[in-house]
Amino acid sequence: MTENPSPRLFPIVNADVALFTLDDALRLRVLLIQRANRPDPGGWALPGGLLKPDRDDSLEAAARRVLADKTRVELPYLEQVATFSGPHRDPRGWSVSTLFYALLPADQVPAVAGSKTESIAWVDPEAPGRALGFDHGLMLPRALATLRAKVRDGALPLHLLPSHFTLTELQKASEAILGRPLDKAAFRRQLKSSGDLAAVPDLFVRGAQRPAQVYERAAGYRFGDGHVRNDT
Amino acid sequence: MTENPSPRLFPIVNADVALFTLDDALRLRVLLIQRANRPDPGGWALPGGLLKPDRDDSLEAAARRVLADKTRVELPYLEQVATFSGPHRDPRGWSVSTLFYALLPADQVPAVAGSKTESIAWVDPEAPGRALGFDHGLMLPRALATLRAKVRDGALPLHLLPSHFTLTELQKASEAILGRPLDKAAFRRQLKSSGDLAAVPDLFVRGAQRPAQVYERAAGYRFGDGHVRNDT
DNA sequence: GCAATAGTGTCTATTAGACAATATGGG
DNA sequence: CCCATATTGTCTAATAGACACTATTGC
Repeated sequence: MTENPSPRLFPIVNADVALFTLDDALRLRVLLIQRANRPDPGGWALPGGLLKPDRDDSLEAAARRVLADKTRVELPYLEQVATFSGPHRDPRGWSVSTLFYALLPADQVPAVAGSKTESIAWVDPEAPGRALGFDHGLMLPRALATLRAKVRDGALPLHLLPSHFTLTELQKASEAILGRPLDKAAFRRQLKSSGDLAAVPDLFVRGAQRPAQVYERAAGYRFGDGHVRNDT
Repeated sequence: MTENPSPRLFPIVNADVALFTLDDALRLRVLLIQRANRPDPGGWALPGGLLKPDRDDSLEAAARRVLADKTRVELPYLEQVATFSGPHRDPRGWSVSTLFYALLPADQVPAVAGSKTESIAWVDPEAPGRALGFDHGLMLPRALATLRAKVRDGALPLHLLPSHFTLTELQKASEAILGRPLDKAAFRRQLKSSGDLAAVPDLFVRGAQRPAQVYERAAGYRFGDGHVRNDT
């Protein structure tokens, strides 16, 4: 059915990433790039790139490599959303693209910069304000929905914050992701009982008010997929 | 771009399916096949096959085609689980495999048959009793977990049943999937309020007891991913 | 009536949300 | 003291689970 002038025996395989972060006003933002190369030069899209079997050990590794081209910061939290496929979603031919979402701590946003040939933009994921190439207009809502589901399930948006934070900051981050206000008392109850947080003894943020306890991720913080991470 | 890519430069792309159903004793079962072809002939695995860009319009279509090779019945409910990838999971080289799970109504199980060269087996997904080839031993628990999460979220195992059924049958099917008993009253409360079911007027199953109301899927039954299906 | 399963009512423990009250700093 | 924000307490509505009760058939 697909009469492609340069037919491929194998589909194109690539990895795309919806990289989320918080801006100065603690609003949820997602990274778009303005493509420099074919196809669709000048068009806006989620960052992504072809899988390189000789360099990547997995699609997730490919996604991390693509992100590394944009930033030098430590690898963010990254999770698979879904895989998109079809003969027409990429003008080069039959393609398969696995979408990931990733979370970048807000204080590392400045490390993400455009290049001489590629501009970047941090946009509202619910209103990107640009037409996105390929089927990225479908991808972005899926990534956002997956992220929100994880936040509701208690997997935490800790990864959008620096390593140390207050409960109010964490609540603001959660509200930014979910797009709605949360109740302070209920939010704190749930976190306290989750065991995912640890208070840092004798560390407080001071201001013109009662000092706020500083927290960090607990040693055995459990990820959304159930696995435990013990490092940073 | 390379004109004639070898399989080493482009990853192998295929689709695998965990096809679930209920056996006579209403136990959850998953389909395994004994492979006839390379690689791993004679080994047990989930049904799957290479994507054929000239014949498939999507990975999901490829999964349905693979299933159609095993059975002639109507296409079952099918949903993506995740995509597995890496240089070593398939002996032929770097490969990408998108896993789906599917639900086959119990009354259509007889339509699934082995071929002269391929045996089939319906096994307990929690204890397949055989070593599975590739990384299918990792895939199966993921598929089961995804299925169970959907059942808990209220998306229903209706697709394991014939088009008409009683609430007790539906409860037994749910219990088989989740692997634990459910409370009758709570189960019925939740279904009644979900709006996913419609009682069939004046249709009852009779036996040596009070007749059971027959139900069918409601017109606007909502799938797990939120989309509405109005056909069968 | 009796057995067997369908279907309902009710109590309780848990939880999310609303909202009020208290705590503790800076000025 | 006053302000601002942190932190905690409490009330309530909604819900899931346990469990018992009633309903309706075949025999």
